[in-house]
Amino acid sequence: MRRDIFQAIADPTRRAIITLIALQAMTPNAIADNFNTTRQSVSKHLRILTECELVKQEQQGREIYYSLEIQKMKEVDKWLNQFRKIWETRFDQLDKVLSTIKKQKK
Amino acid sequence: MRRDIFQAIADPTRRAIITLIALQAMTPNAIADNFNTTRQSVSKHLRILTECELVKQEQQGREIYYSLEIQKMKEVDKWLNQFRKIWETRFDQLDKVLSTIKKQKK
DNA sequence: TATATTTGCAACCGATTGGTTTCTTAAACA
DNA sequence: TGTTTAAGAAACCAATCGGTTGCAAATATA
Repeated sequence: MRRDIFQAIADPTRRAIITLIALQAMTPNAIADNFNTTRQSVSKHLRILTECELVKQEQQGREIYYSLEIQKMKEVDKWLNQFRKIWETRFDQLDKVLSTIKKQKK
Repeated sequence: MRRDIFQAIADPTRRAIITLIALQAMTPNAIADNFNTTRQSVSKHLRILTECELVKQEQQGREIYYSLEIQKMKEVDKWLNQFRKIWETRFDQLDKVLSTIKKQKK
């Protein structure tokens, strides 16, 4: 099964998990408390997130703390870069149009 | 069927289509020429992209030109913002560690 | 007008998805 | 030691996905 980060963030529950553990590591049980779903389903989501290296585990006794591999998120940012250039240019163009209208009003 | 942009960009073919039409509008036939798939399957992808308003159509005779709604891409960027703050902070911390090591070497 | 071209839509298919239930393993604790 | 708790793995299920084939509608062209 080929997993990538785009597939990982496609699911809304997974996006919520990512946000949840972005700032502090959490156990599967603690994560599951935040959703209307079973612990096992959260466990499955964590497996997918682990498979595409978006998440890292730290065992502590019988508990496992999951935290976000924040650097991995940059891959999405990197992909967005190609479009960022375009939408900034488009914004510049809109800016020009607006200032032209302003000038005409004078 | 609830569609959102994250589901739209989960598929690699759709991401390629998005990149392809980011700079210039194209017809479904022209788009399909770039992939090892049927025109109908590209048509399906375009329908999904249209449903979540990532793409706009412009009819020209019997041809339909599809182009990217670049502004919509900002939604992904917006979602990334919460993490950007974190990874920039982490980078600052790494920066501090590195400069500390530098000082110790002196 | 008859024919060719461009496109979307519906029906179908195998694979995958997200979820549940059940079971097992391992650690903590009485 | 026996019990409780935390977690992953396996088996199953309905729904969805991405793809194909076949067809219909609309426009262009001879």
